[in-house]
Amino acid sequence: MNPPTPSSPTARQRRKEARPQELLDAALALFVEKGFAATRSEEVAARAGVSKGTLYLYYPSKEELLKAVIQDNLSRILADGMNIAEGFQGPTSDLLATLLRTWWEQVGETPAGGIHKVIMAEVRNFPEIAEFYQREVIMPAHELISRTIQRGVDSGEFRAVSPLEVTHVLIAPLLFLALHKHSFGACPMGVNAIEPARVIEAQIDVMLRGLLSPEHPPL
Amino acid sequence: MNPPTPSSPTARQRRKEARPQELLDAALALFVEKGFAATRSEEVAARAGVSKGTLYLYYPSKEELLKAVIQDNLSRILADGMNIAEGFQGPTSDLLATLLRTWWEQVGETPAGGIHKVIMAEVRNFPEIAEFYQREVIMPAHELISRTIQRGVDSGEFRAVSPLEVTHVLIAPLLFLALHKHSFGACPMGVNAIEPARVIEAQIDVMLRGLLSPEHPPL
Amino acid sequence: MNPPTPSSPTARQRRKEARPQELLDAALALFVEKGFAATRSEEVAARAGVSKGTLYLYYPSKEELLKAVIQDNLSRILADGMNIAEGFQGPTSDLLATLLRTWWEQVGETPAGGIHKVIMAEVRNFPEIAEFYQREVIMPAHELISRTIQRGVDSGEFRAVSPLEVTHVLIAPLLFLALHKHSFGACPMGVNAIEPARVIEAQIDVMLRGLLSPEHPPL
Amino acid sequence: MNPPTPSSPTARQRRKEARPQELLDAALALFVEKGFAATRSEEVAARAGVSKGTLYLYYPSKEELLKAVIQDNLSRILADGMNIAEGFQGPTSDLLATLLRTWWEQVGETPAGGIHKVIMAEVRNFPEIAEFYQREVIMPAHELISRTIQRGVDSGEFRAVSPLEVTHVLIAPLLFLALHKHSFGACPMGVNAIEPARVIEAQIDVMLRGLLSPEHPPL
DNA sequence: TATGAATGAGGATTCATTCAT
DNA sequence: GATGAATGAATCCTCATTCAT
Repeated sequence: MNPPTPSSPTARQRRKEARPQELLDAALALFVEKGFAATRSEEVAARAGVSKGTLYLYYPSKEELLKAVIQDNLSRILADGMNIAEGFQGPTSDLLATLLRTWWEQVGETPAGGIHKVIMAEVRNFPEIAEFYQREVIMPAHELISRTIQRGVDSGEFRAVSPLEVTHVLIAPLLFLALHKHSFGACPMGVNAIEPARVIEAQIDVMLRGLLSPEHPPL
Repeated sequence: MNPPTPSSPTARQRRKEARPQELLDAALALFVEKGFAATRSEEVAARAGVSKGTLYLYYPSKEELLKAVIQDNLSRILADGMNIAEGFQGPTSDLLATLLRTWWEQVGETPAGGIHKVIMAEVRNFPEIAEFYQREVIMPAHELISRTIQRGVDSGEFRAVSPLEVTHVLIAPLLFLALHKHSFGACPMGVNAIEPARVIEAQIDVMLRGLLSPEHPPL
Repeated sequence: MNPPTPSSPTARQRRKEARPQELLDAALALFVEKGFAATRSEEVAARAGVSKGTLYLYYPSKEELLKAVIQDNLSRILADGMNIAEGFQGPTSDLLATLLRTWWEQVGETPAGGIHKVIMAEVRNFPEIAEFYQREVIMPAHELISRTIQRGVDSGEFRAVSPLEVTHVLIAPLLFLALHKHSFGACPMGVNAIEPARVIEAQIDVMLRGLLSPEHPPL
Repeated sequence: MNPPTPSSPTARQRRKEARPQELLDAALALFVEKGFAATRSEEVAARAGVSKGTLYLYYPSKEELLKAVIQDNLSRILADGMNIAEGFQGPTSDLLATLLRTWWEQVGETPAGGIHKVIMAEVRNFPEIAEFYQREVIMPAHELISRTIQRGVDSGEFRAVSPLEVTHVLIAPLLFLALHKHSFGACPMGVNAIEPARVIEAQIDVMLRGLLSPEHPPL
């Protein structure tokens, strides 16, 4: 019998505010599962519990929806990485290990981890998205890792490696793990299942040893 | 009025026998470049120099064409992997380095290197492909690397690492390089260009150091 | 806290009463500019300063809105036509010249001048509109001009022309001018710009000379 | 039992060659009847006896189809007018009368006469078409009439009128007749039916008299 | 009344596939 | 076999209309 007070948003209002995120989540899940091209806009709408038309009320085209999905999931990724590196105290190998482990927890294990697969598959058909992803995700991430490696080299903790190439070597296994999880990993095959946590630990173990200077006390 | 003798096939016959491979090559190139969904069958036919109708004479549907492309490239990939390992003499780190470098030259740099991207993008829409790629390519490749690592551990050259996980860590950067080459690498962006050869050398440098036992004389 | 007195209608009430006309004006402007099919109902509402829903409070469908627009403008057109002819004294050629000039000023140059374009474009999709435009506008207008011509013939001022056909010849250029103004005339092309006033004067000059009897002293 | 000889095109070939014209005719009829926006591409195809897809085999979009319709009907219009004026001997009033009568027979009475209505209704939504029609149809037609009037003025047959404005006055009734024929004229009303031939004769009669110089012997 | 979020039928366009030649 | 004209299901997107607030 209580009419909604002005301060308590009605069900409709609540839905309206939640719509964009619901649509982004639905789109992310479907794009990752079926690929961008193979996902029909109506499916996205249906998964978000609305009709086709409603989707277009919030995003003017499927391509813009993809961009919004990227941006939505991006802000988290970047912010997390920056925060960790910012003012970290202790050995660089610890920072690097923490960055890798955290990325996996915050991105690799969440649906956002599937975005790279989607982009990789479509990037040549959507130059604008390529440019956007490159600028907003890839470059900042590389910068972060590169600088961290340089820090280790500067402090004498690491050998005098080339930060640029080593960055690729460090990032690749993680990204690959994420790609795998959303492609082969999502197929019901049981065999050869990758256990990401163990792979990451192996990577940290091998790579940090490979980076440390000989004079440096072993881990 | 001279009928072609059976021993000298006419140009037409030679063409006819070459057709399937020409179609598979055209399809591979286009699927890698634009993705499966975004590639029109007419484009495939045109690139193979035949008409739309002819394509359907050889493959009953675009989906079957995709499967044939994958199967076709599977054999190449497999053969390459096997040839390399066959009866290698010398330290395991040399074998491992050779395996990685050779894979990149023989597969990564050829059109076959793009097939992984296509498969990754489409496995979830074609479960049977997942199954046979897993069985025919991934498993044998892992076996090869795993056994090599084990050999290094057994001989005391490597630390007592877990071959299974380290295999992933070693393979990932190479496969990732191949994925990158056919996605972002093919976009005209200039910045952040990866130089595969240098990344591979960095990987070999860091990883082998990380694998070698402390007692082992440094490289 | 002062409730509005009944004698002084609030702004809202005034607005409310003005609504239908505001909507009709907005619709006329847009229908003339973009055509019926290409005009979205939301645009009409926006131009009238209300929301989409409000439009449907006053008119049950876009089609009904079109009918209302036409009916609304019919009365204006009609009234104008009648006022002009009322009790004119002097030579028929002066009356005719005045009728033509005044029609252009009162109708051709006002938004109502665009209605003919809309009707012309849509009559075949709305037969009932054809019927009442014919009955309410075309017929009275023809009657007026026809009778005027007949008056000139009867008085010996004009040659013994057929009023029916000459009426068409007299009306066509004016209506055509109005059609042009809202179609090509509204396109930014600069070239071939028509100057209505000069065309009308040329028409009056040529036509009246063509109508006058030889015995009649030249203008 | 007779297989088609190579020199006699097969039914299929004959159809293929006839397709574009069949589609243009169907499109013209429907655009004139219902308007461009209100005509569905599928209707055009159906009227030409083909499927939706086939239409797009010949014209890449509905807008391009409209352009093709204009161009197809244009060539006739312009060619006819030019041929008549070219090397005409005799009084200018005869030439003018012939031009007007011929235009009505060749254009006004054919489906092509409806094009102006379609263009007029849509011109503000398709600037490219406006420009095209202006350049290809309107300008040449005006030029033709203008020059003819000037010829009459130069020879002393006509009074010293302004060719530009008089051109409008001469063209308007014809064009208006065509507009009428495809709008009100196509609605089943019986009443007030215009008889174009008689209107044209009245126009020629009135206008030429209005143009002739006083010194000139009456027609 | 007035609003504007939501709907879903409708329309333009694409493209895998068929089949007469 | 080979061709390419024809098809029509599928898909993106629009917009008239409804209705809960």
